[in-house]
Amino acid sequence: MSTLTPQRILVTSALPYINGVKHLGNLAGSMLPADVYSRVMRLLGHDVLYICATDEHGTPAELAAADAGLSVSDYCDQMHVAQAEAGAEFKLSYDYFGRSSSESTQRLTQAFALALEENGFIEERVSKQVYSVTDGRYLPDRYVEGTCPNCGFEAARGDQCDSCGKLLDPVDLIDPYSAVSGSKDVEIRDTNHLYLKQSEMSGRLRDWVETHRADWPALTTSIAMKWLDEGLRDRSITRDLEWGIPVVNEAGDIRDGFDGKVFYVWFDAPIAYIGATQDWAEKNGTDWEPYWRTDKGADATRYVQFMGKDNVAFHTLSFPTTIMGQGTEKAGQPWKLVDELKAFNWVTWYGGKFSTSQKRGVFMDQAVDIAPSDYWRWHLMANAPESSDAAFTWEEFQASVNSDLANVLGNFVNRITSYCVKKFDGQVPVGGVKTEAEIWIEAELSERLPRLVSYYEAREFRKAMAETRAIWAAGNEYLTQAAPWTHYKTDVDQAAMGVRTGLNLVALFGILAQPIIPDAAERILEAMSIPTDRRTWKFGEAADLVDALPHGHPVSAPPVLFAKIEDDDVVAWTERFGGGV
RNA sequence: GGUGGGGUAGCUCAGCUGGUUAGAGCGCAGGACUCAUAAUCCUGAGGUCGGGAGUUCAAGUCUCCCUCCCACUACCA
Repeated sequence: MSTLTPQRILVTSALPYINGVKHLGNLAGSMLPADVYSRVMRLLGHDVLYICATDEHGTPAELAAADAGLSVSDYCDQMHVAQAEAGAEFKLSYDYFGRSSSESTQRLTQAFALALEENGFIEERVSKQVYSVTDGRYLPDRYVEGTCPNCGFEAARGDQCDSCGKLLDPVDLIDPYSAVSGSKDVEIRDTNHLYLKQSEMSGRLRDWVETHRADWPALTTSIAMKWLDEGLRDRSITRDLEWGIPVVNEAGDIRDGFDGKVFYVWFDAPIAYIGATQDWAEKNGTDWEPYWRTDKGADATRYVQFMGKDNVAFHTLSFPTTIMGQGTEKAGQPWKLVDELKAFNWVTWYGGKFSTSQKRGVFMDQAVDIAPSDYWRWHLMANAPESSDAAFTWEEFQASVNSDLANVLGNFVNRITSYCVKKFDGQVPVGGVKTEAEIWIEAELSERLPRLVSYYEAREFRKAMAETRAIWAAGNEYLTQAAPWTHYKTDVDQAAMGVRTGLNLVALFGILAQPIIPDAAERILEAMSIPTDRRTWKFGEAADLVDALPHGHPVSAPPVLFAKIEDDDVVAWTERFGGGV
């Protein structure tokens, strides 16, 4: 059914910020769909490299470290491990989970900046910035607070007033103070920074985005075009911070006047995709160039990015400027641009925002404490925020787990395997003739399996989940039609036909479940004694699929695959996590 | 304020370039079955497609106005 040419595919998901274990919204909008997509592509026979990393620079990291009483470096070490563990608990199949603080990313970032400057895309300028004397640091706009000149709200942030919503400049605030220390000893200072001249890249960016109008989601192109239409402004790519990548000159020394300055986190974070690829290659003794250098094979690589909608501008404009700016007409350092970009909206908490400070929402480490990762993976993918924000509620979570996983899939596996064990000694039985029921299920599979694959290839996750569920449900319907328990009373051979077909469906369902619910899939395939090399998505004719297991092949009935979520659980979780606020 | 995304059955969502009685899952009601995690299968009830106006033989689908939610708005990331 699938006659795809194997392809080299690079998958990245937006880098989770180091500032704490991520909540379900972060997971659902980038890492999880990237993982499911990677798994599907691997099963289809493609050569997939899934790269992710922690994004470790910036002011929040410094502040969080200070809060924790740790050096930034130690804090990042700890949080990187915590995030890696949380990812592992969720069975995220990164080929490499790197760090934006790695040496490779540092080297690349500095080299990219030097090349950009050489090619005329970087310029040094002086700007005004709030400096807190007490804190001994420059403050990003949002870390300056004061009284709103518009409405008089006393805790307005420097970038926007939370009360009246008006956009502000920190210099407009009345009685400004540092949000870090509360100190009023703040002043405006001149500071020099490097600016990325995105404005000069507008034409090329626009042409490039235009070529993807057809294959990128509207959410992606519309955000990119909006920025282009408004006119791209040059963007400062350095900050007055200690923690980050130092700005150097050709000789590798700190650039004149850039003591105490580092690259802006958004300049180096996407470069960490490349740095992490290099680290992966080094660790595995292989080459990174075929993924990133178009002069070394990357033209044949398909690069797919996953991210939340807030990241789209950086991935369609800023980072591409960095990449395009490496190779001008004269000097060519041809780097790979993204081919396909999937952006997600937000998962909301009962329609509102996830909030750490108000303890609203569930974080990855807590989630796996209260329910198996498969449950979350299924629910978040089946309700992926693809066309608009999607509300998470405990009731929906319970409903999709109990109905889809426990009742439709789990019960199917259980009913047919335990019947086989009871009546046919736990062996795939022989005998019987094909009836309308078998013809029907074959037709269902012939229609649904290619459709499922095409949904995955189009990265339409909700539809892929719905199709998967429909295939599982078709198994139950088949059993109703075939009714082997009825035949068993008069014609054991015909009962064997139903059981045999049912068992083959169990194996197929396990194979289909692998990318979404890897743990349960493993248990199913283990119970069915399916060897690893027979678990790929090389679907043949449906007629062969439903009789693929060798006759006499041993199968066992796995213990209950999905324990149901009880109403009491929902009550307890709602209490603990404050749902339904 | 600007820009973009969204407002479709009780709930979560599908509905491509406008075309017969608007779809799915959950939930609900009735029936069937008994192999199974009181599971499964079938049938059914439920919607003036946020509001208004317009274009058209025909609009959930196009245009305009209004309204509500969300995101971004360039120094949070």
